Amino acid sequence: MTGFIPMPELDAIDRKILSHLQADSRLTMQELADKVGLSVSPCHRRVKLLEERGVISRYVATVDQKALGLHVSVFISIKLARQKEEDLNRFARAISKWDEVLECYLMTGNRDYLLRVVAADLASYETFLKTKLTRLDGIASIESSFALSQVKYSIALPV
Amino acid sequence: MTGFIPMPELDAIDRKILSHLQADSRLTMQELADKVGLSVSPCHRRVKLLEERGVISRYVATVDQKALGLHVSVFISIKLARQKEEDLNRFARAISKWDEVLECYLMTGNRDYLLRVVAADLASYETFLKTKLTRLDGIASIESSFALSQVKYSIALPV
DNA sequence: CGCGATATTGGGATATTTTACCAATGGAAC
DNA sequence: GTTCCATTGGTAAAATATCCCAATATCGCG
Repeated sequence: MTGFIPMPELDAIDRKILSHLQADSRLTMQELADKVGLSVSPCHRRVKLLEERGVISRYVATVDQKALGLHVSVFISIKLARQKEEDLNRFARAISKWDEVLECYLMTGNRDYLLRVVAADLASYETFLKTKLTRLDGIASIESSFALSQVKYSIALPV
Repeated sequence: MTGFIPMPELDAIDRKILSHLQADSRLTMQELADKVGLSVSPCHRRVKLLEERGVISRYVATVDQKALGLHVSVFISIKLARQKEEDLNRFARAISKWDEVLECYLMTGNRDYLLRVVAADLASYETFLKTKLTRLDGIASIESSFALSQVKYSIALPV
C-alpha cells in the first residue's frame, strides 16, 4: 500500500459530517455546516480532506429497484472445486464484470462465496444462471435463496 | 397507493442518466448532459422528473468501511418461532432501528431472515448479539456466517 | 501560568453550477 | 402538408462551491 495517506483520527465533527452525508449528499455546505456546528469554510475543508483520504469514497444516486422492474433478489451460495488463490481470483474477476451481481463476499464456513444478485423476474434470473454463472469453470455447487422482500437496505455505515 | 405518480417508460436517455448518476452523482448537469447527448436544460428536467417520481430515491456519500475501522462483516440467518404477520412486523421494526444492520431480507426456504451486519471487531459483534439480537422475543435460531473479504460491493442496479 | 508554534476556524470575494423562463424544434396524427 | 403536443436548447438570474487570508484556538514546553 504505497499510496496510503494517513488519516488522523476522525473527531466528533468528522463523524457528524460522514453521518449526514451518508444520509443525504445533496446538503449544501451551508446546511451541513449548520448541522455540525461549523461555518462553511472549515466544514468544506473537512469534507475535501475526507474525500482525498478516501474516507468518503464516492457520491452516488440510489435508484428504486421496483421502478426498474427488478423484482427478484437472490442470494447465491457458491462452492468452488478448488480454493487456490488463482481460482479465487478468476472467480472474482468474472463476477465483477456482471452488473446483476451487486455484492459478493468470500466467506468462512461451508461455502466459499455469497452473492447478492438482482433480476427482472425468474426467467431472466434463469438466463443469468445458464448463460453466466454455470458456465464458469471450477464451480462445485450453486445454491439459490430467494428474498421475498427487502426489510432494510442501508448504505450508511455506523459512525 | 394514492400518492402514486405514474412513471412513463424509461427511454434510453433516462437509463443513461440513471447509469451515470449511480456511478457518480457529483457530475455537473453539463457533464451529465454531454454524456447522454443532450443540452443542460432537458437533461436537468429529466433528472428532476426521475427524482419526483421516485426512480431516483436519494443521493448519498459512500464511506470506506476500513477507514471507519469496521473490520467485521457478518451474515446472519434467523428463524422466528412463529411467522405471523405481527411477529414479522415486530422483528422488522426492531432491526430497522439498529445501525449495525445494513441489510435485512425476508427469505424463502429454511430461514426467515437474512441480515448483513457490520462491526468493528468480534468483540463488538458479540456485544451486538448479546445486547440486541438475542434479546428479541420470538427468535428460534440464529446462525452467523463471517465474510473474509468483500469481493464486490455495488449500489448500481443494472439499467 | 505564559509563551511561541501549529493547526483550525470564519468571513468575504470569485468562479461554478443550478435552476427557471421562453422561444424553437421535431414527431405523430390526420 | 398542417396542426398539436412533447421535448429541446439558450440565456440569465439565483444559489452554491471554492479559494484566500486574517483571526482564533490548541498544544507543547519551559
